Amino acid sequence: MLDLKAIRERPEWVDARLKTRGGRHDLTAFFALEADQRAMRATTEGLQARRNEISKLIGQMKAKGGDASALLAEMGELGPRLKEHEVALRAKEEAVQEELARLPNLPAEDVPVGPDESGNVVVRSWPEGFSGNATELNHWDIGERLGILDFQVAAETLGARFTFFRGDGARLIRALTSFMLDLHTREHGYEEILPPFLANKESLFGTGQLPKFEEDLFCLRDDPFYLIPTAEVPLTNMVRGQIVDEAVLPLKFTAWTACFRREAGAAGRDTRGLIRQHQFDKVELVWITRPEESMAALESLTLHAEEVLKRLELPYRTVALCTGDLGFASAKTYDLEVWLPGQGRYREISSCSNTLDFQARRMKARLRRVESKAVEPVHTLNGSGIAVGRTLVALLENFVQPDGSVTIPDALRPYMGGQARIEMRGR
RNA sequence: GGAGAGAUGACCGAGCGGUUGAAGGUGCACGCCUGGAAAGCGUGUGUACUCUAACCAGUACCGAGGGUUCGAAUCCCUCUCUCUCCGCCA
Repeated sequence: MLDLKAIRERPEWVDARLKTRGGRHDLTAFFALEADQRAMRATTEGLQARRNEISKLIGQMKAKGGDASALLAEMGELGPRLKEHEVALRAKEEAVQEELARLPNLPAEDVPVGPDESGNVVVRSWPEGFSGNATELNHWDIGERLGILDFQVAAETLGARFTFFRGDGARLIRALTSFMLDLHTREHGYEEILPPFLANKESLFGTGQLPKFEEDLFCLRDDPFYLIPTAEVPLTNMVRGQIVDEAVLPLKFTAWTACFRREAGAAGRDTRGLIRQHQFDKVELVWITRPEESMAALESLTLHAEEVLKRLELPYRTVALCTGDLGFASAKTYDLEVWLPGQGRYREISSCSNTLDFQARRMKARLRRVESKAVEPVHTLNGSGIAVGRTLVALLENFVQPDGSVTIPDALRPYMGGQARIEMRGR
């Protein structure tokens, strides 16, 4: 949520920043609505002040046994009028909040301006000088042939966009997860969290999935919960409604969770394979920081995610998203894209964002300064560290051997009981 | 699922329906005192919003939402959560 006071101070600038995202936002109408609301507030509060004053006088009058009938008469007239004003004001306030909650975050100053993903900028790639090779072998072919991915069973039992991992496939997912969590907890200083996979409306509003993107979420029928689309939701909401001491920041959380997405708007895209599933595993990274350190934190967080790919020897590049490609809550985002030989191109495997105080305002997450005791919103960041299913895709396509087996990178072998390759198993 | 108890400020904890944003304590900040510290004494110490250049002033908030009343932290209703006991259960 944008800071109402701040955007009121320079509406033209805000309007211009929002326009770089490409969406349409009628700020003129919004500001008119908001000014209207403030006028209503002024008159309502005036009436409330009068009511309080009269009530006080009546109390004093009665205490001395005086005659309060004139005051009671005024109240009889003022009461209903005040009620009307209060009801109208509340409706107006809700309208303002509704509109405000639908405005996306403002892109940071150093975000490249562009209309869509074509405007994104590659900031670095690894290994240096790498030029991708393309192969005929898709991960789904490799995986099915090895017997570690079963799309057939998934399709028959559930339908599209689900997978049964079998044998070494299931074990690889588990190994990758452990490897990533160990890296982040032991070397990058994160606290490991195992959060609930369900979240309520308040949490989803806090991180920005609601109210705008409800159609992307799985919702329970009989209880007021949604399946989480990312661990960003529970992890960031750990500070919802809190005033944390400045001294405890930054908080750094990492978690493995399954993630659930309806992919409502993605019909027909990536229908084969693991790339776009209704359920997938992801290790997430979340920081809660002081405002002045959040941009540096984004660089650190991104490097932590990159380290996963380096250790797994997977070629990737880091891309700065342009204004038109930024997510709703994000002010600045780096995507990590891993090279997939089977597709002959880079695909997103991590997205690291600084939302500044945008989510913090929505969830009322604040810090108290040690020196001044002042209270202000924290900054929140999140990034995949990294998407486990897509990592498996990258392993299969990058490390497949001519005989159809797949070698396991050194860093992962301890997590596979020393196993060096995935081979055909008779079933 | 059944029965009971509770939800007040950073924390503990009072609060006959009226001048309570909320006693008292703890903590914290500043000052006095001291060679320095402790103790002691004094002062201050919620969040959000409106108005203002600023000061001042005003409004809302005592789990959430309704209601009664001239007036509700205090009375009534609903819900949520926490705790205890019983049942069930991984």
